[in-house]
Amino acid sequence: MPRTQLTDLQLDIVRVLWSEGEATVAEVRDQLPASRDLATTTVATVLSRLEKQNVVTRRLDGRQYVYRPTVTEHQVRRSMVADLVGSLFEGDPAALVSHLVSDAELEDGDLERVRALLQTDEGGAA
Amino acid sequence: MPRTQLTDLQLDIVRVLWSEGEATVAEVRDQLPASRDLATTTVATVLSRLEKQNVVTRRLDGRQYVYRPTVTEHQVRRSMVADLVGSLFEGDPAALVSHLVSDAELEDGDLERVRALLQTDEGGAA
DNA sequence: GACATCGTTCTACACCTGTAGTAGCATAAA
DNA sequence: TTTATGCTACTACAGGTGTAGAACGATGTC
Repeated sequence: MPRTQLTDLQLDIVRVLWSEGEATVAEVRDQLPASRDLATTTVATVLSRLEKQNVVTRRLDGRQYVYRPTVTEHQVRRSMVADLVGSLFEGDPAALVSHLVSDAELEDGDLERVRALLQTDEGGAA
Repeated sequence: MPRTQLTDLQLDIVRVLWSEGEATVAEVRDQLPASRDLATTTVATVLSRLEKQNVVTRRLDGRQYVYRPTVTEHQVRRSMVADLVGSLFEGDPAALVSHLVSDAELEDGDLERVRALLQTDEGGAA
């Protein structure tokens, strides 16, 4: 199985793939956040490393590779959140929520939204 | 200001300092989770790096150093959670809660606890 | 056909982390 | 006083990441 702990740069790159479905090195480079002014080779390097780690696959199209993610944003979120919960909240996700709520990380509007969420979910999570 | 993004090992080490208030290298090593069977020098190395990064301070006591954390668990949680929210949930903490709720990361019991939390917090977060 | 381009792979390098051995100094023990 | 111990600092090394230049092959252009 692929690594699903991604760094910020890796995330930015894979995010492009998520939104495009698939993309070449040049396309990825062009669609990275403007704040990332990276050389094409840099993007290529990161992409091949990600391929080695099975985070993305690639297929040859003419003379260039087209990259495609092998993990969904969902999976990455799940795994990274789980990891954080594991290392910071003794594996207790409710403790994370508690932290968010009692720490003013959530503003009033957010609280409303969360309440609504819980309402919708009243029947119990899947 | 100190780094507040800590790795797992760094967390385990600082956690000892949190629970002890302060501790020597040997004490830290002895109180690490049993799964971490590290050489004293390893712990010493990590601690000096953490000192360089202002995560801990130390004072000389006789011929040994006593280390003390300069950040609270609270601060670390805050900063690390904020970071995760920033990189995975576009900075929206409610999106993280939504993820937790709709993703069965929270079990029924957890949901109850979260609801209770929100109840308590009815008046609006600090 | 010669030259500029594009795209890929290789190589490189700095920096961080995990991990620990070795050396050196100070102190306690014999 | 010689020796063993304890503790620190230095050095080292592998593996990951961010970053990119150089080399090389294919292709498009005059």
